[in-house]
Amino acid sequence: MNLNFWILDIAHEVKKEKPQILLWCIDSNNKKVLVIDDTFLPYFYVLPKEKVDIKSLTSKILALSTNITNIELADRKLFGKPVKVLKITFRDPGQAIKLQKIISKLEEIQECYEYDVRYPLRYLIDNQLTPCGWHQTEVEEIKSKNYKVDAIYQVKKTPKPIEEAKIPRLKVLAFDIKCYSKRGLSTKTAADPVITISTATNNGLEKQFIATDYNDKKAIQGFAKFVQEFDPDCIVGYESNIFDWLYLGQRAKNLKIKLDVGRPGEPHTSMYGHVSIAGRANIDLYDFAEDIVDIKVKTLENIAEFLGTKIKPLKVDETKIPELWDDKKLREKLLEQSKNEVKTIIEVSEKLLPFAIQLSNVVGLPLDHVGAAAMGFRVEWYLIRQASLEGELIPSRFEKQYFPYRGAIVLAPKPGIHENVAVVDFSSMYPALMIQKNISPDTFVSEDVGVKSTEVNIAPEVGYKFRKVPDGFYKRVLSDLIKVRRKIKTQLKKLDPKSIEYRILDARQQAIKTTTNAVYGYNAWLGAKFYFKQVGEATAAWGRETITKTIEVAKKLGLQIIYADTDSLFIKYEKPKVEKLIETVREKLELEIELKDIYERIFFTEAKKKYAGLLKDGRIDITGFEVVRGDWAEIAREVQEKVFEIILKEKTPEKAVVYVQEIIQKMQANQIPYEELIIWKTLTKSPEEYEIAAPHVSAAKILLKAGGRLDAGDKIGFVITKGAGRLTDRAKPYSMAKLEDIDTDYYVNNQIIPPAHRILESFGVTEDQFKMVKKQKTLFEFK
DNA sequence: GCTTTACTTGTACCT
DNA sequence: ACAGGTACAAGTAAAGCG
Repeated sequence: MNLNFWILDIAHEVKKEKPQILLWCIDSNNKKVLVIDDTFLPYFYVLPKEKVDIKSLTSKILALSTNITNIELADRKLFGKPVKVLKITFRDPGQAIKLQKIISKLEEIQECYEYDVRYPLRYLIDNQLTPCGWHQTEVEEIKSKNYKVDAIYQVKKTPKPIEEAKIPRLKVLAFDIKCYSKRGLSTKTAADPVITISTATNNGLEKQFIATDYNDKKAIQGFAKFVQEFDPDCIVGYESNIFDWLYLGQRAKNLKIKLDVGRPGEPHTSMYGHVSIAGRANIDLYDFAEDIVDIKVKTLENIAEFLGTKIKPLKVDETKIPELWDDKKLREKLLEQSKNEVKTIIEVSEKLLPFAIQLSNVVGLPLDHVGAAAMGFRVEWYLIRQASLEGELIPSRFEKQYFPYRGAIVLAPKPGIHENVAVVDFSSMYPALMIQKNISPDTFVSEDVGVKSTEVNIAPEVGYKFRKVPDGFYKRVLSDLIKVRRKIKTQLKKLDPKSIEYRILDARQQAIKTTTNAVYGYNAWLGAKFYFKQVGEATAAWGRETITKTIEVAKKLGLQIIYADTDSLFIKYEKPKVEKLIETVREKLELEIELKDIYERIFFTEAKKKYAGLLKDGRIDITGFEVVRGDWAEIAREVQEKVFEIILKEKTPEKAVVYVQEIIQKMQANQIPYEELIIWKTLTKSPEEYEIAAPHVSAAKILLKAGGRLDAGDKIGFVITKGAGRLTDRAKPYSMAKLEDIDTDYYVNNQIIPPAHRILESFGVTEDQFKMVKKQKTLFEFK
């Protein structure tokens, strides 16, 4: 029979020494099915040294392991150059690395390739199957009680992808645990009980599994049973990969119970630190929240607020949990909070899952992996897939020395207020240049190779040469990505922005955009398999040339340049001249440049990468300043924002000064809410590792001492309290201080005044003026 | 011995 | 764990001062 199926998850098993691919799928009738293919064997490539006798090498390798089933000569390419390699096919996917190590030791071997491409992903790539995509093949139903699905099929033919944009109806379950702990939680020992496991589903079910006082055995068992009953396709949580699953797993181990939540199977940590659950896509929404740069402190509450969920989560103070639990009257409150939290997680998942699904499908990483994989790995998997299809050998990852190179140009802005300013910028400048100049590892011509200058593009400043023909790897990949995205954008125009189709396609074009834009950076990343520094250097050099030429054109047209950064240009807006500029650039540089914004009024200090502008619609757009920085107290940001508003909308610096004075007075009178005084800073390593003393580090150390759970990457919220000595010694975790403890002088002098003064100093305001009490109406003169 | 300056470390931002 | 370019705070060591 023929089966259409959508791939949710992929795994493999070895049965009686025979590996088989397990595709966990949803069919067109929304049945959960398992599709098994046992015809595919793992393999990798071996590049022999020159002049090595292939026949004798083959028998030599064959003798090394009984695991090897076949060795054959294969034609592949290495940076575009054809090479003959040996394809080593073997039985046990788990032996790949070990096998590679043995073979590498042979003196006839130059190098081994692709031994680190995991077996299930290898299967997907070789057969052009995509996670979160539809496929079709001929299958035969088989009976087995080993898997919890509606049907199990054995493939008769290798599956093929089919065009179908629809996403099956997925059953989603959100969960969250709360633990009883007075001294901090360790996911390694999990000494304290889980007091509640809350769940909510995307079809409105809500269930809580509550410990009987301090015994969580039944709660955990109940939860696992419920997961099996509800049988979700996706399990979502918030920080669930780094906490909830690990803690539950450890509790289950301690209690000697099974945490069977898969189809079937227990959760286990896998690639990129994600927790894998057989047959389901386990997704930690925190991974996707991390990519939202507008949210500075990535709590669930902040994410929910940003995404505009209906339910407003009640903040749970983790340190208060034991108190609430110990008092049976207060337990209800805790349970209510937890229930609220999972309902929020479900709502957040509704907003984030469409993007996750599209990202998975675009880059080719399984849905449960893709969020946990950093940007570099997402791009890499996309490139691996494309390169493999073209017969290109995937370079191995190896350690490289850091070698910084010159990047983009940033002009010093013209400080002050400017009226009527246009911003023009290049659309995807680096990808466009890589395509135009055919910049790629396989088109690179090394110095010792003689070529006619007409055959190559030569990068300015750095002098690297790239062949004009044939099209390089990056040109092919990037043109394809851009073409597909353009097609989606045209389709989008015909759709209702509220429709499901629109949301799916829009999420898809976003996924393509981020991938496209990250290719340049990926290539120059030390960890990249495809690392090729000349490509990055040359692209940046051509970028500098491009913006420089554009500035020249603008100047020749008589346009006044106010600021420029990398691929954007701020100019005094004169419609005909700007139109001419865009046209000239299009013709002469053959690059797309567009009018992005027109500011009615825009303000610059002397600093680069900072400006605040008033748009035609009345919106104020602030870039780079403290307002948009997460490491300033809210009061500081609020004051600066208000100052910008007064300056840009009313053009009355004196009014701004009065406003700042008022805030300072409030601050001194302890009238600013405590929450607005919290400063958040990221801990980039564990506190002991710091070389220097810093406020957020000392606050973190206090938290740790009190039994807090802290990891590198955590945001520390602290306040500066009264007293003598360094700030560092007066920084306290915000949960351990009160408004009365606050050092108001610090907040006035170090938080409120500097950001306000940075703006107002260009109007002649001095720092002292902020602290003057309102004695007379005019404190100073303006021109 | 105190203040000023120069430098280092650390964080977050921009394109 | 995508790149380089940039601003700025806080701590600290060195330099300047009398």
